[in-house]
Amino acid sequence: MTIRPNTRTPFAILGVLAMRPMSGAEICRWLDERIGNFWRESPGQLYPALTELTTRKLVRSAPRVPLGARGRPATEFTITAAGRVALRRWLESPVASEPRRIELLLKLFLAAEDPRQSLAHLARFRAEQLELLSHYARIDEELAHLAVERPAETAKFRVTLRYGVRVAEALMAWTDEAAGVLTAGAVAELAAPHAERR
Amino acid sequence: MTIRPNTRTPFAILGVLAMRPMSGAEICRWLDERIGNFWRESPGQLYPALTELTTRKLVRSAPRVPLGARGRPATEFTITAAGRVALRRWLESPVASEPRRIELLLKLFLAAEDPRQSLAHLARFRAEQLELLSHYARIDEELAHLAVERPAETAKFRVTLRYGVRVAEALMAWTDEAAGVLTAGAVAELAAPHAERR
DNA sequence: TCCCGCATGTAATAAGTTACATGATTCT
DNA sequence: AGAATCATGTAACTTATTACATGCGGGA
Repeated sequence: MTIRPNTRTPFAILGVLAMRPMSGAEICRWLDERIGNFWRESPGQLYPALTELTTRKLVRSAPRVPLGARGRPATEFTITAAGRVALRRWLESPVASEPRRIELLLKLFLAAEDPRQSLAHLARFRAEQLELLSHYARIDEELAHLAVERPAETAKFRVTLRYGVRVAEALMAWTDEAAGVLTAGAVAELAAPHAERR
Repeated sequence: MTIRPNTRTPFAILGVLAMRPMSGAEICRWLDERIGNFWRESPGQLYPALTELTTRKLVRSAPRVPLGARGRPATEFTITAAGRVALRRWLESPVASEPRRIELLLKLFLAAEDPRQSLAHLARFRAEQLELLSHYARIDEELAHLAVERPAETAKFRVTLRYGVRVAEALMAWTDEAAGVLTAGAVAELAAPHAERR
């Protein structure tokens, strides 16, 4: 079931369908709403992947009954036994380390001689992290409610949420540190202009 | 100088050439060796971008003199005044927030019912972060030497390095926390099998 | 002369997003 | 019947990597 060597879309789909059968649009929404913080699929990937999975018999499709309230009737996709096997194998396989390309660092590095710009970038970035943290806090509150009735499901949400929180907190701390270093450089520059660019 | 709407390759090139003229291969090596932790370019992007930049007169090219020791003679690219303007404008523009797709979290989330796999993923991930940290520590030592003669250049390296350190440390801490949560779930599962999936 | 080694360039492939086109049902 | 609504499908484009092809100087 190596569809294309490295795309993870089909496995994300299998993973969602392993919980319950869904239509394509439902998978899309489910990802967005539940784990949109770290995984999404666009329709342009999702639907071709679904037909591919169907021809490979890793899922099977059937018109949804009963029909929804309005609109075109949905086709519901259900994971097959073979699909579960493929999913399990993928889940076992080691996580590919993702290449890191961090535009913020590139800009800071290249603009280091002009601290004003760098500080502006840092301020924007810090605000983003702060926003993320409050977003995570809202999710965490919802999780507190869920925890009462479904503790196991809550745990896995919380684990992924904590990842985001830890990273955002670390980045905020880094932002402050970086701003300090860059302004210190600027102060040194004022005291002895161009001294280090001789 | 909007080459393609969103590619940052030409600007990375301009940024490197703003320091000193280089050949394509030198740019590639410079990125790899100096800031490979957060930015790289592949030849398949680099060379087309260089010709594009040349036709737009943001850089100019000339055969390198004197020739290198062996091999095909290099063409040296030099940033133009227009190139510096374009670079400055890009450096000012806000950093695009990058989409987050974190395979590790997807796997943990989907495999949460099977903590053995999740713990294995976490262990591997932790080892990677540890490896990264020791890599960063080595770079930091080199920076300590550089700091004596070129403090300003050292500062910008250190800022980017600290980003990596902070994130890696946060992720290691998260890893331990996550392992705890997932094993706790496994223990609960042992005590009351399937209780929460009713 | 020929081939070694490096610089440069390019074709094939991958993975993904955006925006639009198409279908099929219910509501007015 | 036609409009509204939602699901599905697809074409065009973007960004990037990999692996190979080509060019060109010096040394064996």
